[in-house]
Amino acid sequence: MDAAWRGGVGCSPVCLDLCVGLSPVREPSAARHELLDRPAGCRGGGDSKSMTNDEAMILEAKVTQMSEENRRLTEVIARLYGGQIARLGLDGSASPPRPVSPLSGKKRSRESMETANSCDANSNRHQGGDADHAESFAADDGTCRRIKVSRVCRRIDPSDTSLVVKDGYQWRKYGQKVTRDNPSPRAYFRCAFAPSCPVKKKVQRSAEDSSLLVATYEGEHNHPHPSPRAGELPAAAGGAGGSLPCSISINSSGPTITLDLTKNGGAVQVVEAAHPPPPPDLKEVCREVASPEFRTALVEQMASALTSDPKFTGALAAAILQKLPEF
DNA sequence: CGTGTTTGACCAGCGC
DNA sequence: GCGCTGGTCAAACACG
Ligand SMILES: [Zn+2]
Repeated sequence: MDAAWRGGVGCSPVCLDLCVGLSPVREPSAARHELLDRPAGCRGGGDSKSMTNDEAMILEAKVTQMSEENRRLTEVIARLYGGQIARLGLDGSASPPRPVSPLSGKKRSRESMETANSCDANSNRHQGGDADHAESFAADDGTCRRIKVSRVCRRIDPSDTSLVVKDGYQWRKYGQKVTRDNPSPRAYFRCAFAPSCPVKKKVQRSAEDSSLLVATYEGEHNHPHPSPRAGELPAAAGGAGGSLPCSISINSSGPTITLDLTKNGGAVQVVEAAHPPPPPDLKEVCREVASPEFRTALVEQMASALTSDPKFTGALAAAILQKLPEF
């Protein structure tokens, strides 16, 4: 099941960023700017100031390449999100109104199932727990019931000590604990609709990156998204990106892109009452992902993530020094 | 005064 | 059996 989410991508979501405007052959971002920055009138063809055939060919090639990139991006996102929808559907249809709380007593076995199911996320956890978004389903022993377990990372202000991940839902904190492998405390939250809603979440800063908040969700909400507040939109974690529900982080296991599909824009949420569960429009998501704004934000966030990664900057410095023997 | 948060105590599973 | 650990409970507290 997790294979569909991660392994199925073949080269993992990392492929995504490798395909995004970082082609060593050409400069898609430059091409993009060329296209974007040029006033609409200049694109019409009537203005052929100095547009030679060669230029046209080059531009065309660039456009083709961009289209190809867009297509791949869209495919990846659709595949990722498609799997999610499939599972949501599966759960939504099969799960009883109350997914039940197997928590009393059976916790260990449940957790061992979780780790077995999400080996990727697990390995990430062992290396610092920076998987931006991982999901797994823990089966309650005996029954075929499944508990959705997902992990989401958010970048926050390191000075922000409140372990709050704004996701639109209302949470009630019921505990906080300092864990062994992480100096920062872990906060335990229950859905404000408990006990009718069994969802819980654990929030803890990443041991390696204190500006990274790792939220682990257990279970699924069995109620509509509660009164979303427009002022609390999940600001794209990387800082750049505005309304784009995307964050990027890099860890020892490689860069990961999170498209936070549990988030909705304020405008969409008015309609949301008619569609209780959070999943936004797939087409909308794909369109947004393929949009120049998204790509710009993506590149910016990748650059930001890269430059904030000491390993990368170190390696970069070493590479530069190699090219400059006189230094 | 009602509601939500904080925090120490308690419990259960696991390894030795 | 004992100690360690993660998870939960509930009394105390803070805040509106
Ligand atoms: Zn809920």
